[in-house]
Amino acid sequence: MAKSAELTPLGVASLALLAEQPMHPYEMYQLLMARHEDRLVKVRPGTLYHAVGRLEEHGLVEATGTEREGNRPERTTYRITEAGHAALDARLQAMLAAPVNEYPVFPHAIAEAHHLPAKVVTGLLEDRVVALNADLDFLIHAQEAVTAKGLDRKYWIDITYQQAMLRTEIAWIRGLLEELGTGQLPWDEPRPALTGLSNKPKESLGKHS
Amino acid sequence: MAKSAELTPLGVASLALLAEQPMHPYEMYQLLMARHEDRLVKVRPGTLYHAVGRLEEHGLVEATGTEREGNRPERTTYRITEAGHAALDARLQAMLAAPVNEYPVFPHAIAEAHHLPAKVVTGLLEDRVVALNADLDFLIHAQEAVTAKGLDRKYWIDITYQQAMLRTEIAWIRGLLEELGTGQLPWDEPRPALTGLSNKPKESLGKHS
DNA sequence: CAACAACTATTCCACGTGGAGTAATCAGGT
DNA sequence: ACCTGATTACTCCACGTGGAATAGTTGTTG
Repeated sequence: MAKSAELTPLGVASLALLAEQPMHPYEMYQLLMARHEDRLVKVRPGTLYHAVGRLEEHGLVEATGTEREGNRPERTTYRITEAGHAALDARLQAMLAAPVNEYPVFPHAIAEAHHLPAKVVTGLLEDRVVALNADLDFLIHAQEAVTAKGLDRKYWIDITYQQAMLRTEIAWIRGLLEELGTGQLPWDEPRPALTGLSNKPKESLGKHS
Repeated sequence: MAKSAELTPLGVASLALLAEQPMHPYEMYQLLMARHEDRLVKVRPGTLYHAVGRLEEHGLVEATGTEREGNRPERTTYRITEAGHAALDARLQAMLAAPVNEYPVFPHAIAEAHHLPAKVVTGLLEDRVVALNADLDFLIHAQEAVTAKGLDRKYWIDITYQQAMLRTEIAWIRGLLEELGTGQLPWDEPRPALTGLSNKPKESLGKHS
């Protein structure tokens, strides 16, 4: 059972699959792809085998046997254990309840954007808006497809979440572009020296993880 | 110069600092902390030294010398090179223009939330809303502090971005809670068999990275 | 003025990830 | 009947990260 070490995203996805049915790793891979879950979790064949191996080491899943078909490499089938069910539930609850800073790159990029001239920044942001709109269109089509199939809504609420977030990002960037265009947000002054240490200590408060 | 390998976030942050002034790694660490940049980039002392070492290997920075004070361990000061300036600009442009899927855990969590009973989910989401509101308050205070100091706005646009995203997430969760509360979004039916492979091939379109 | 905590400044190791590599088998065309 | 390319099913290695460990030095409190 080792010294814990938190369930990785792919670990959660694997456990969730095995909670439905026993499987061998490659079948998990196929299912994840067929369900387009690779839009939510990073799935790489190599990583998947490692992930399942780790689950086994921690006693969250166990091998039920290894059969082989023809001369193919043998496939090991796994099933979830009681401890596995418990770990999955616990991890899901934590993921839902506690927001964690995952350090997305875009905020960092705009925070450092002042290193570049305004003209360049506006061009790049226009490109981004185009790409984001394409993503949004894709999600809208996905929603149409899934409603058309009559699939129960609780299985795709994540699509509506991602749409909402995307729309907000697009709107925010459009606002910024507007302000840059009208010169309302000045850009071209040089950096004021080096906003250094030693001035304001300030409260070091609230940041999770 | 090696086989490229993309500039990591901490690499970007380090380069950006050295673009202002030559420094030794620990000074970078202090500056990043003093400016609260650890809210945008993951900063860990150990990782920072590795990051700077890699920058040096790639010729993006170079050591200007190693002085020591008293009996302290000696400090190596670095400065950015021409190649470093170029790499920084290129990376910043890519980060601004191209959205990439970074697989945040919350969408994954809500996509798997149907493994848990509705009662539990609502409780957890209420907790999350509380935490998100605390984060939002923090950002609002940060904005007040920084406007009060008269710091030029282009240095803190990321704060307004993060506020917008946070507000959207909170609003979306509140909407979901509403629907769960009124029973408008049904939850307690069992999973329909196993939405398996073999049905719809469908276009495998648009997903970046 | 002694003890102890916090800071300064860095090194080291274990772990997870991603990408490439391997090797067989099956499907489809010519 | 043969070649090509996709699919099945995994293994392996290099890299980046996080956390702990180290060790001297300055500041604080009783």
